[in-house]
Amino acid sequence: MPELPEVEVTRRSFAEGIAGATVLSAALGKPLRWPLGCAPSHLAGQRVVAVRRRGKYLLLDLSGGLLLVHLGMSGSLRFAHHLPAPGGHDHFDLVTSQGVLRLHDPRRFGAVVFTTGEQSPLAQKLLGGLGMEPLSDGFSFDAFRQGLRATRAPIKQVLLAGKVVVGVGNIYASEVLFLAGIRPTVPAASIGDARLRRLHTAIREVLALAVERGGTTLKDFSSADGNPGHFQLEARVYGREGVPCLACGTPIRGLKQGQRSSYFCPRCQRA
DNA sequence: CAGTGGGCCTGAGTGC
DNA sequence: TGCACTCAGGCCCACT
Repeated sequence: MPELPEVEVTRRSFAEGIAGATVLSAALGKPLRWPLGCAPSHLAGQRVVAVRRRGKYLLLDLSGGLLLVHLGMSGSLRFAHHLPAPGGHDHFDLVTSQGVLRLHDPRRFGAVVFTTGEQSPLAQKLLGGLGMEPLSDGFSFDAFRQGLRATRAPIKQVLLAGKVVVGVGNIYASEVLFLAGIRPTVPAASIGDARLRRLHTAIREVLALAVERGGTTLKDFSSADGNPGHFQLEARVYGREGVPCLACGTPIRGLKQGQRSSYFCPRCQRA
């Protein structure tokens, strides 16, 4: 479900509320993608220092380690003083002195992992290979171009892989390529500077706007305080196969790249 | 080593 | 109404 904006909006919706809280207990439901990595009781007594984000991972800095949370395809978090008894798809509860943080995840591609810290082998395995943060100053045009020049793969797959830049999921990948006039199948290394600049700008602007709107193009997102996304960012190409392009009227085309669907306008995205 | 495809899991939607 | 099938917003890992 979540791409970078949804994860960031989720983070903002509970980071202040949980900061400074003491963990009272933790409870697991069905197995998630990976084991927690410690007994749930090990979390009790630890203080929640801060909540950060890296790519689509949420990083809860605890006084005794780091709790990594990933929402996978279908995960969502709620944070509230009182939550009802866990339902069938609620698979992790972190009960704190300031409220309960609950992971709801029907498909269970999500994960909650405790490690000793960001430098631990496990944290490095999960976070070490991640690319640049698209909303940070480090995401310069030059660094972006350098990253794309170093691969032979099609641009869509390079964006999704997250090794050059993180947070661009399957929907936003199609959208930013449309805005930049780039066909998803072209080799990343072959894109000229003019289009590359448009792509760099589109990534920053689209993601920043989505975060700012508290929302998303997604259908069923709500943040940890229960507020829904605003649906301000309607998809221009994603999911619109056969529908006339909003810019030129040409029917949008769909295709599969690496088991994932891509959409593009054959006229607006010629190269 | 870079690049590709399989698989994890459940629910919603479609076609017969 | 029921069944079989396809597809879905992510990402690790085995394989080529």
